[in-house]
Amino acid sequence: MKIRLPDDSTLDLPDGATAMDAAREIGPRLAAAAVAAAINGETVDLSAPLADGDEVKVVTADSPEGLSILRHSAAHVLAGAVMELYPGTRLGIGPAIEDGFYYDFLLPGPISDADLPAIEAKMQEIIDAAVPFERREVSREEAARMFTGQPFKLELLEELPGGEGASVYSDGDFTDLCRGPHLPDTGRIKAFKLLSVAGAYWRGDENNQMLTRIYGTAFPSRKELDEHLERLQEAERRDHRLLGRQLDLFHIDEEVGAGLPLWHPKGALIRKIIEDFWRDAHLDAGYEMVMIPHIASVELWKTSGHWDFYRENMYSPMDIEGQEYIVKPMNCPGHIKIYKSRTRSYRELPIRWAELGTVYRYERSGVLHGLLRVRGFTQDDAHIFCRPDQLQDEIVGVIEFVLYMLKTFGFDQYEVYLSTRPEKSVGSDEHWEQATAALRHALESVGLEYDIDPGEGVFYGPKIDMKIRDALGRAWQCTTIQVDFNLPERFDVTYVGEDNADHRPIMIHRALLGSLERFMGCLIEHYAGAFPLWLAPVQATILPVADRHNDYAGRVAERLRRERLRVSIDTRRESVGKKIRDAEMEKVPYMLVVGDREEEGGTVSVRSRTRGDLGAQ
RNA sequence: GCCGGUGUAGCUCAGUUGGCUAGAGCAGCUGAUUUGUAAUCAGCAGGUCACGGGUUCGAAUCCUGUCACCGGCUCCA
Repeated sequence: MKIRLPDDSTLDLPDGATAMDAAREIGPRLAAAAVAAAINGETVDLSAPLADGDEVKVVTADSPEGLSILRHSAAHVLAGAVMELYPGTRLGIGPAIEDGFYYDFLLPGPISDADLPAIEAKMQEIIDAAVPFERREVSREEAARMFTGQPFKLELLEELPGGEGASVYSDGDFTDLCRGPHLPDTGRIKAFKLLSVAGAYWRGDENNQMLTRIYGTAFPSRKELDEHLERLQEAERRDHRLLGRQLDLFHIDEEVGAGLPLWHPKGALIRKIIEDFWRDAHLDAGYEMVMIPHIASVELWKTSGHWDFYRENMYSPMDIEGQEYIVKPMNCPGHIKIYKSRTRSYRELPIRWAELGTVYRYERSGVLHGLLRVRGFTQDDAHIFCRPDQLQDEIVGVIEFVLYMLKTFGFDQYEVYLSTRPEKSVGSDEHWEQATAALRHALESVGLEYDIDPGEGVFYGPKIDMKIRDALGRAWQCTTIQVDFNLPERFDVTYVGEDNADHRPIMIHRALLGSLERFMGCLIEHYAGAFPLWLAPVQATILPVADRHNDYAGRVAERLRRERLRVSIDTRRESVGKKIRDAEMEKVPYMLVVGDREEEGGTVSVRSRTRGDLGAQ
């Protein structure tokens, strides 16, 4: 028979040949690297038989697809090891994920990270034995018999589509219900590591039983695994919670409360720099600033619908002279009230009102995380009130604006998602279609690539979410742009049109950085605490060599401060080496050493954080 | 909230099967040193061992409740 290869050549093979035979025929190195094959676009095991005319591609572990097969097989090996070590374990599922794999188990007893080495050792035994993965097609009844005592597997079996049978994979004594494909044998797993153990609800539903999840990762080579582990360590070193303490930027105090960060002078200064830039940029972009109080009568939240739809995220009302007030979880109702303070004409639209609005939301204790998930935070919020015919241009404007903002902070890689109508939602089909189309056309006119997140919109309208990728390639959700027909309706927001009749404006809710807390946490990790000059709380520190240079150092500082530079002087009676070390630890961009030579010549010796000693200047 | 883990000085960590006055480095203070590109030396001070209850002759150590934090799940800016 003849098969076709990706480069359009054909290969002659004897009848009954498998994908593995094809790989061997092409070359022994390919055969050694092969993990699976794609036959006519469908990924299958290397042991799959070929038919005349098939288009065959050999999948290696270098490809994203091959890597995920490698990891999926590693998950099976993990499950096999756990079944041996902990008899009576019930199996959940064990997929490959972005950076590795996991497997969920219902174990007879609790385990911890300390148990991972023993499991790894057992896995290594299975790998060393190079047991083949064998696929079998079985009827449902047979599969049900095989998985007696495995309630989760039986549940999955029930839900398999159609009347088809099931496929099972065995490596040695371990058999799992699985679609496949898998590696030819366990010996192909060259480098793996178990990383952590965690709880996870069966099928991700918190009403279900909590299972034990073991995370791990696997790579085609030891070198790639080591590089990945090194990346994980680098991420740990960059952890904003650690750097926040080391650089004296912020802390979260137990007695103040969980999820309520306190900004120290240097952190507050960085935040001030960001806020100044943000306000100026917004004024330049045609926004106006507004300000609203932090609490409002419960009546406001009833009108807005938050009392009904958002109460689980809101703090309990406080009693003020018999009236109930609520700490705001969102800024929009306040901005709407400003809009409604007088009659608005169509000539005024679009109105763009921005505020660094602090909000408080109840977050369950287990989800709090440094600055990235807190209970009190400041959104870089704005609401745009516009006519329907202005909607698309306004969205384009917001997208272009956010790209400019993020670029300024050093982010130029994004993932963009368009979230469409969820099942529980309000408003007419027409409105939803109009708004979704406006978002889509706006994205296309700016030329941004995006994915659709079906049904992930907010109940009142569709939205665009953006994730930025940081220096380590990690994605952070910051930007959100939401179209809203609902609140204008609820608050009866209107403008007088050309026809002298009342019309309903559309609202756009948007936060570009998301919240200052999360964004700053992200910035800290992106820059590993070494902020670029414009954001550095101290841009230069002057290091007098000895006491007698302090006066000169003071004159230099004064001169630089007149140029609006943020300068400090280290007058401690310490060695220059010590002062440099401390400035390096604080990640100050420039160190200016002044001694006899500099004082005499009216210069400073510049040392750059990144480039070292630059000599006298 | 749920599962597992952790909580000792401002920070990073020791502290044996329950047993002497709970230790070290860094940071801080005092003194000496006047220093030239990543740590000068010495001394001093610093602790309700997260908090509450219990077991015990005796608890940092064992049990228990609460809180916080860490890794995840669910949720989210």
